[in-house]
Amino acid sequence: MTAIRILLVDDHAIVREGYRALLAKQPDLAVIAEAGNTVQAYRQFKNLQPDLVITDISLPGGSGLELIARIKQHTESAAILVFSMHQNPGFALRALRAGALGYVTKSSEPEVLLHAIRDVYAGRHVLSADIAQILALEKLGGQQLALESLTLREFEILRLLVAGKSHADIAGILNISAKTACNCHYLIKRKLGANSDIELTKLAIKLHVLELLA
Amino acid sequence: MTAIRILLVDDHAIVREGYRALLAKQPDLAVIAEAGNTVQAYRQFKNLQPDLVITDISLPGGSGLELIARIKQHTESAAILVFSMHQNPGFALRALRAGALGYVTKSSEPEVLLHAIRDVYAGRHVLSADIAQILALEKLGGQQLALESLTLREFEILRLLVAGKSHADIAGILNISAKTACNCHYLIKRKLGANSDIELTKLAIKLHVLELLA
DNA sequence: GAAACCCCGGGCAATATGCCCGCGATTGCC
DNA sequence: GGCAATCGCGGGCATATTGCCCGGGGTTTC
Repeated sequence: MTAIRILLVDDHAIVREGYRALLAKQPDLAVIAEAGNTVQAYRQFKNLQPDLVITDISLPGGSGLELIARIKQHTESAAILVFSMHQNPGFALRALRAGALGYVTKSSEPEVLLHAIRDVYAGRHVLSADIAQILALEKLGGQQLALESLTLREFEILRLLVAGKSHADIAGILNISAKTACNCHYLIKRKLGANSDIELTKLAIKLHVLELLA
Repeated sequence: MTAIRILLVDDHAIVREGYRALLAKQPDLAVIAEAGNTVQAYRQFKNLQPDLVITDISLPGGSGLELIARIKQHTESAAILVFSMHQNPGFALRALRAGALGYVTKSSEPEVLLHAIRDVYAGRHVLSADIAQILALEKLGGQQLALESLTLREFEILRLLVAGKSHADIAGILNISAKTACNCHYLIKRKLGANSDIELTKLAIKLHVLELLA
């Protein structure tokens, strides 16, 4: 049996070092190349046609998601495993949607990674347990849809809220009672699944309701 | 000459693997122990009295900052090098203030890390170039000052808050009462001049306490 | 005209908050 | 040593805010 030929992509040298050390112990796995950014990575992929690509999400020179898409576009059958430190399920979803077969967080044990490599090579989907759990908890359909479930008024109030206005301010601006603004605030949080104003704010930013500049 | 005896602290097994692989090539450096959380780390430190500790900031079982403080309290002369993925200069500042001698980001080249290890062992301060630059720029920008008025504990709680934790969650994580977390929350808002959690969250993002994905 | 939405706000109990206090442990400074 | 300052911790308490449900009046749509 020939070893699985692997291309490593990660911008942290220390992490690549870790991969090499770990994978060197596996006779059926062979690291044939490494890359620290997307440009290098894509070039290596085209030249070497590895059996499997392990990549991080955050990479200099463009996101890992883009890299995945480009690779899949070039070789539809490419096996890609994402190994990221992000526990954010949004990344996982997007990575899988972009064409990755697996997504494993860096806090996973080495054995999990090794399993994932072999699973992905065999064409099976892999999702680390922590992410799976978070995803499962997140409502079906995701938040983008939730935003659309807001009524116009609610959306308006959300904007004012995240702009820093108090209920009283909003009451004044919209000529309604502060209690209405408060109720609306509550409904918005419920619809978006935010447990606190902090979560609400982060959501608002992620959903591009609020642009943070300056 | 005897080798520098090093204690590695990082919650990612793959990163520890990387360290070991990298440091094994250096005859003057010897990894004598590893830890994946603060409790383990502190115990190892007490038992082994290593010459140098390399640690991450985000660790399960309490922050790396606390670990640094505890270690310094136990052994004033301990040499501690922080090797973190956070480019946030707030972390660097706080780590140095807590007693670390060096702060290097994980995106640094291995040689930088090796140099840092030897510098810190020799009692010299080390700050990676990228952090130094950001720090310098922020000094000019102001505002960062308010953040610095936060105590270590407050900063820690702020991080947890903006990560979406409730007072009860924080109480559990830090082993304090929810009321204390609540009081701290209040003090943080007052110190930073935030009138609401929404403003607090936006501030946290602007001050790079909280990183939002793009 | 009925059903299904909005938007508006009252009501009320449960919680959280703002704010102040004091305790014990450090730390620093004379 | 001793005194002041600071920090982390949390109790107390009045007040404000919240979660949650309600109903009414106004539309649109079938």
